[in-house]
Amino acid sequence: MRVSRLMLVTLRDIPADAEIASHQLLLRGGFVRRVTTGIYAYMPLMWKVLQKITSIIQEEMDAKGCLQTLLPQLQPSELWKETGRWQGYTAGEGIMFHLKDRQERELGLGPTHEEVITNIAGEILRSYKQLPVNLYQIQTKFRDEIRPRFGLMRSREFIMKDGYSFHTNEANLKSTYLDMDNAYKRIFMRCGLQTVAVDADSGAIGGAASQEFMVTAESGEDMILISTDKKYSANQEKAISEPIKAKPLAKGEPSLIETPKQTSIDSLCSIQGFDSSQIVKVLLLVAHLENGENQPLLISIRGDQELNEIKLINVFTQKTGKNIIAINSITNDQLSSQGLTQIPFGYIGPDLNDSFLNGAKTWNNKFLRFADLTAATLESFVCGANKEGKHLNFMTWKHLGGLPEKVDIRKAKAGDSCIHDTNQKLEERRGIEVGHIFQLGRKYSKALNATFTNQSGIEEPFWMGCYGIGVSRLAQAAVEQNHDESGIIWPITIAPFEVIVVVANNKESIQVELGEKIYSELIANGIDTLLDDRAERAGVKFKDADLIGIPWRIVVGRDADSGKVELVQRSDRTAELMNHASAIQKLSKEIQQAKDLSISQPL
RNA sequence: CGGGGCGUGGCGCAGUUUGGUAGCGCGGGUGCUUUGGGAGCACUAGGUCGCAGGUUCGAAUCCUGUCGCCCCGACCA
Repeated sequence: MRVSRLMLVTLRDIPADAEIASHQLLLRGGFVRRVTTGIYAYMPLMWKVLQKITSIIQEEMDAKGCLQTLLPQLQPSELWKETGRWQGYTAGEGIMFHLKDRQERELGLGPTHEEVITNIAGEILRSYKQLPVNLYQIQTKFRDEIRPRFGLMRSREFIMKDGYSFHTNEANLKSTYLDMDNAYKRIFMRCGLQTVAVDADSGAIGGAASQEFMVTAESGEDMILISTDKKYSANQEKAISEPIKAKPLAKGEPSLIETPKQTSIDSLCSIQGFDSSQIVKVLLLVAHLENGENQPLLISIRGDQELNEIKLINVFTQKTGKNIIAINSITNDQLSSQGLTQIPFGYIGPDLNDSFLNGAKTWNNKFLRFADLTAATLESFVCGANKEGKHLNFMTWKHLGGLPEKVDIRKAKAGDSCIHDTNQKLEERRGIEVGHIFQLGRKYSKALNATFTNQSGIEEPFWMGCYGIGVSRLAQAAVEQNHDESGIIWPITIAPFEVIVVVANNKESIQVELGEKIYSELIANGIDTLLDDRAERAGVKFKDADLIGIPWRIVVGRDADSGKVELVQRSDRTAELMNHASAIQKLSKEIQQAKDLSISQPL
């Protein structure tokens, strides 16, 4: 390709609405154009990158015997109602774009494809003899994100590879899951990305085990925790740990203490001389359920710990069998609108009486009470007295009328000891989630009645797995991990072009001729080459080549009359003056080696 | 959804406080010079100042409404 024909428009100024480096560089290099919030056009250079990523994914999927398909983006609400996800995905802060057609039929724009694929699989796969099957597609997905941001990182329309596997039993699912784990590691490595695999919450997709693949980067939206020995790594949403030990409270009889205006853990500690681990704090929340109920929650947790809302939601669903759409903390405004009396926030104790909720308009009138293990295991502690300006000292669960249900709903954090080895500490990193694999189990096959006949002639639902890669997000994550002050440094395997031939002065016919010759020879050697033939000054071409991040550059300039060119590597700027034939030879060799390495490298 | 900020040629911005009918840099076009790290000079095209009302002799500027975009937050009071 010739740069003069490439529709390349680069920007010198940083676009005002881009925050992180990768987003700025993709805009400046003309890779993407924003069409509206969270919706982008992929320009030709970007499309080439996406195609290269796609090919790598296809090669690795095909190597594992997967089958590629293309499923519809528009999906009928009926299927989603069968799995019970229509409500959750459309109501409240649901992320599914949905609409009605001219016949008033409800349709959703697919944010994911479990329903469609399971339904089809259920119709086609009748016998255990047809299993296992592993299907995938590379498709545009739609999610009406609460807050789209950072360009392709969290957009509302994006490209995703999603795969779904069907099995006769759990063991077979697990073996495919390991296969996919392996394939995913190869894919990310071949794309030139450094990733960490972490234990993850399976969220709205559901299912048992799940693992995320994170590109480590400062701008990542996820917090991940990694043990010092690297044996344990998890998304903070999921992470478990051994909390630091509480400082024991001195012995004493339960007593009321005056704590005027000490409504926060901090002020209570600094004025009364307590350690935050000696306090039980109480959070008042209300869970909005899929079935329309509003369930008030009273959560007790140790003062130095934080609530992990994801864990809470999971515990809730597990204990009640009901699904939560949203959880909010309770405010005095909400109490008023429920027709309830105000309560002294900052002084709430774990024994706040259910009678407090009597007469609530739309809330259930009984608290669901949970105590995090950190609070539950305290022998003696300080807590609110449910009276303005008063706390209770030397309190025990017995004095409070008993212990609520003990659960782990605490946020693990950096500095905590690990469960697998208490000598190991957790460290914090930020990550960009580029892949996620799940053992779904039989959730969807049961809901959609997708069954096969087993060896004994009995019908049973499939065991399923599901495997996703954010293709467009991965492309931007690659930029986030590979750039410098001058621009992008694409890993060669996914670079839009492998080499750019820059003719320094296109008025010098010797340079032009040599440039053209090298250009055609590189193409003949199967190298993806760009020729900068524009009537621009050399400086402009160098700046653009750096910005768009082509890994290799051949400069045809002042030494062209002696057949010499400069071979420059984008990543470290190393330059070498050499005969043009040797440059071509060296490039062919280097590029082939880089590709071979990415394919053959052991994990 | 809550809070904050911003909408002025393709891009980045000034002008708004104190109303007088729009300006700078980059980019585009033409010509001359220049030619290895975003060139210089000259000429030139391009904006009903997001949109709709209102106030006023007069509105980018003041008022009201509306739309769009960006950032932060949506758990410890």
